[in-house]
Amino acid sequence: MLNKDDVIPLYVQLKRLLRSQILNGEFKEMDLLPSETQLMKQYQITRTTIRKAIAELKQEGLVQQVHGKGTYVRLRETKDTVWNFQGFSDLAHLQNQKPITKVLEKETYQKDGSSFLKLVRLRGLQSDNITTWMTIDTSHLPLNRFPDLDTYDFSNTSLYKLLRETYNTYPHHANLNIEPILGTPLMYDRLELEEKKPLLRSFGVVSTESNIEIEHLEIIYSPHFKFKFSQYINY
Amino acid sequence: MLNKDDVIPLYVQLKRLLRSQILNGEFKEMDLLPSETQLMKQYQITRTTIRKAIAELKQEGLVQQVHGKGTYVRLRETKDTVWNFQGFSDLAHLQNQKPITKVLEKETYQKDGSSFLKLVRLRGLQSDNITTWMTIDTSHLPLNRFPDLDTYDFSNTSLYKLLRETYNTYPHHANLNIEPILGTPLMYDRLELEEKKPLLRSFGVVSTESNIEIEHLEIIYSPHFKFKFSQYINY
DNA sequence: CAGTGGTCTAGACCACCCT
DNA sequence: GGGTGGTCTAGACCACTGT
Repeated sequence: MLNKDDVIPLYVQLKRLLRSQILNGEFKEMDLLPSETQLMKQYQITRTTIRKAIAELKQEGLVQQVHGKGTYVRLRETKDTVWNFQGFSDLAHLQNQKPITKVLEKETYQKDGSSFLKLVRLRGLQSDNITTWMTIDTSHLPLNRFPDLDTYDFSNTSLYKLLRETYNTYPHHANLNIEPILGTPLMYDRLELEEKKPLLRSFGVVSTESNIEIEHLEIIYSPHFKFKFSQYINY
Repeated sequence: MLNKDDVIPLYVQLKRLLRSQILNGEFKEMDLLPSETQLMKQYQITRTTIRKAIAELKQEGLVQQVHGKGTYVRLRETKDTVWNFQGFSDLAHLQNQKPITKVLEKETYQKDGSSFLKLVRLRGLQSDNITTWMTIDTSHLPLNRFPDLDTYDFSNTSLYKLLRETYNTYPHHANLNIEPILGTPLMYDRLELEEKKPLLRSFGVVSTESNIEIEHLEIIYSPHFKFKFSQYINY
C-alpha cells in the first residue's frame, strides 16, 4: 500500500512497488499491468500520478505502453546498455541468471602519500550452472575517504551498496573513455575465452553529485557483453 | 508560436521549439530557460504541458532542472559523446579544424523489391593542411522514401541537412551496437593507418521521432577518434 | 460498443533558492 | 517574500484496440 503522508512522493512509491512486483515475478514478461483506471481505484490516487510512475518504468525499459491495449511487462533487451554499476545484478535477475563475482586481487598501496585499495573482480552471469564471464573490473578507491574498506569481502557484497550504506557516499555519474584493445593472455585466461578477439576497454572516474572523485576504474569487456546505445541526434 | 488545432501534440511542438532555440544558440550553455510560469503566459498553455515538454528535453540531455533556481541549458554532456551525425562539424569548428568528407562509394541496389542507396564516406579533420581520417561511414537509405537522393553529390552536402530540408525528414535518435574489431586491410588503407590496431565498429538504425527507420548505418572509427561518455548511475 | 492509453486544463500546496 | 520547480488532484476529450 501507499502512504500519502510519507516524504517519498506517491509516484516513487508506486514505481518501486510495481518494479518490485515485476522483478519478483508477480507480473511476468508480456503480462498486462493493471490498467491506469484500475490502479486509480486500487490505490486511490490520480491518473497523473500513476502515469508519472509508469513513465519512469518505461524509461527504465521495464514496461511498454500500447495505445488501446494496455501496459505490458517487457524484460527483454533495451537495458543491455547498463554495463556495470548496480544495473548488473538487476539485469541478471531479469533473465533468470545469477550474477557471479570473483575477487581476483585485493591489495592496498600508497600513492602520493595516500592509501588506496586496488580491487580486481571478475564478473559474470550464471544460468544452468554455466558461468559466462562478462567483465574484469579494476577499481581504485581512496582509503582515507573509506576507512577499513579493505577489510570487506567483496565476493558477496556490492561495492556501491557498501559505499552508500556504510560510507554514506552516493556514486552519481561516471566519465569514461572507451577503446578497443588486443587483450593480454592473462585477460583471455581470466575471461575463459578461446578466440583471441579484440576486447573493449573502458576507463575513467566515478564521482558524486558534487564532483568529488570516489573511484578510478577500468573495465575490460568480454565479447559476450553486447553494447547497445540509444543516442539522440541534435539539430 | 504553437497551434492548438495541429495534430502534433502541444508538448511536442513546444519541445521542438525549445530544442531548436537551444541548438540555434538563442539560449546558450548555462543560460536559464524562461520559467514554467513565463512559458504558461507566453504560449497560453498549462504547466502540465510545459513540464511534459521540458521533461523530454531533460531526457535528451539538453536541459537540467534545479529546484528553486530554474531550467538550465546543458549542451556539454551530449556534445562530447556525439561522434558523427552533424555534431561532427560543430566539434571540428570548435577546435579550429575543418571537417572533410570524401565519398568512396555511391550506388543504388535492390533488396526485397525496393531500391536503396548505399553511401560510403570517409570523414576526417583538417588542420595545418594535414588531414586526420576519423571514420568510415556506410549508410543505407530507402529510395522510395527519398526519391532522387542518389543524384546528389555528398562531398559537400550534409546528408542530414538534405534529409531535413529537402525531404522534410528529421533524424531523431539512433539505436546502435558497438564492438571492437580487427580491421580489414582496406579499412587501414582508407584510414591511412600504419599500425594495425583494433578498431571500433558501430552499427544500427537511425529513426525519426515516431520510430520510422530512415537509415541503416555502420561506422568504423579510427583510433584517432576518442570516445568519451558521461553515464549517470541509477539506484 | 466498452476499455485502454494519450493529451490537456485549471487549479492547489509544498520545498527549495535567493535577496 | 517572491520566484522557481516538484507533486498532486479532479476532472475532460480524444484516438486506438478489441468484440
